Amino acid sequence: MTEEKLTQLSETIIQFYEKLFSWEHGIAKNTGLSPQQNHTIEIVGSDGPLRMKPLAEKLSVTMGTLTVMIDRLEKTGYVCRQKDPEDGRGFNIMLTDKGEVVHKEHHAYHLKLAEDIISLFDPKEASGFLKALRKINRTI
Amino acid sequence: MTEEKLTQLSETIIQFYEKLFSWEHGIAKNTGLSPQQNHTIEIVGSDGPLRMKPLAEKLSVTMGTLTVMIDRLEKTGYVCRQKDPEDGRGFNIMLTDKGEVVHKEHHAYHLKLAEDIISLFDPKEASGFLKALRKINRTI
DNA sequence: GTTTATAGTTTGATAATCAAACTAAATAAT
DNA sequence: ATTATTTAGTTTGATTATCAAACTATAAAC
Repeated sequence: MTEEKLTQLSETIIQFYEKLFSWEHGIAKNTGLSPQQNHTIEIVGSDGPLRMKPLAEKLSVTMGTLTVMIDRLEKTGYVCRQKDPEDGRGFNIMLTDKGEVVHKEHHAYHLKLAEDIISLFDPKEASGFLKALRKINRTI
Repeated sequence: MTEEKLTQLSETIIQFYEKLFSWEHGIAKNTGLSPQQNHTIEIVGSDGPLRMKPLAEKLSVTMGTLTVMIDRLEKTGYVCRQKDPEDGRGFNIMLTDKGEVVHKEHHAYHLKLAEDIISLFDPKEASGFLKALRKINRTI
């Protein structure tokens, strides 16, 4: 593939990322939670109960930062720390019922977005796109 | 398309976004600039000279926040404010030579990423994916 | 010419972030 | 088995990011 095509793909990916970025911030604005708080709830909700360390990595923040984020989300009732019986040092972060509600709402927005996207394609194209994106996710 | 497929697409898009998010933060870590500062340089570099207001919108921050961000980037020499001769109130934000260097480096990383992605597909698949992503960008 | 709208800044307060020092539990070494 | 080391998370102290609201200066409308 030519250098020109490569540049085009790069620009297109950047643009897609920018659009999702703006979209996420727009959604967050209606929730009363910060984008990072929404992001945290999204990850905990999708990936299930999670330890502090991998959660910090996914959010690209330090453990110290995450501690105060989780403190706040716990105080406001969206997540809870559940002591790990196997390992007295750590615990799992999980959503409370209140957190689940927020997550489900957010998820509904994502489904709507996926619906808007899928409506642009015929079934075969849609399957091809999904397959391609999955392949990309496995390697990057 | 079935509800199940829709969910799969949604999850795949989220995962793609998460991976790009982590990737961007990883890249930023090596630059000495914050992710938002990198993001700003990226946007100014890609979209050319830009007024404060549209730049603030793209970054999803208020004008007040952007003022201090640009103050700092100007003080450290990555961008400059260029007075608009047409309109005495506003000005364009543009990259300095130093800012261009950072942008070009960042761009090289993006090209490398695009290369890694394109190598997963044969030319026809690659074109199909690029076309699909462009179509999505036009509508979301 | 006076009012109104637009572009950006400043201010005051709160929240986010990091690095480094710290606590407590688990694992390894001897 | 006791001690040393690693691992998981927290705290502290300082800096940066962020917002809403008040403010300044220019442009446009009337």
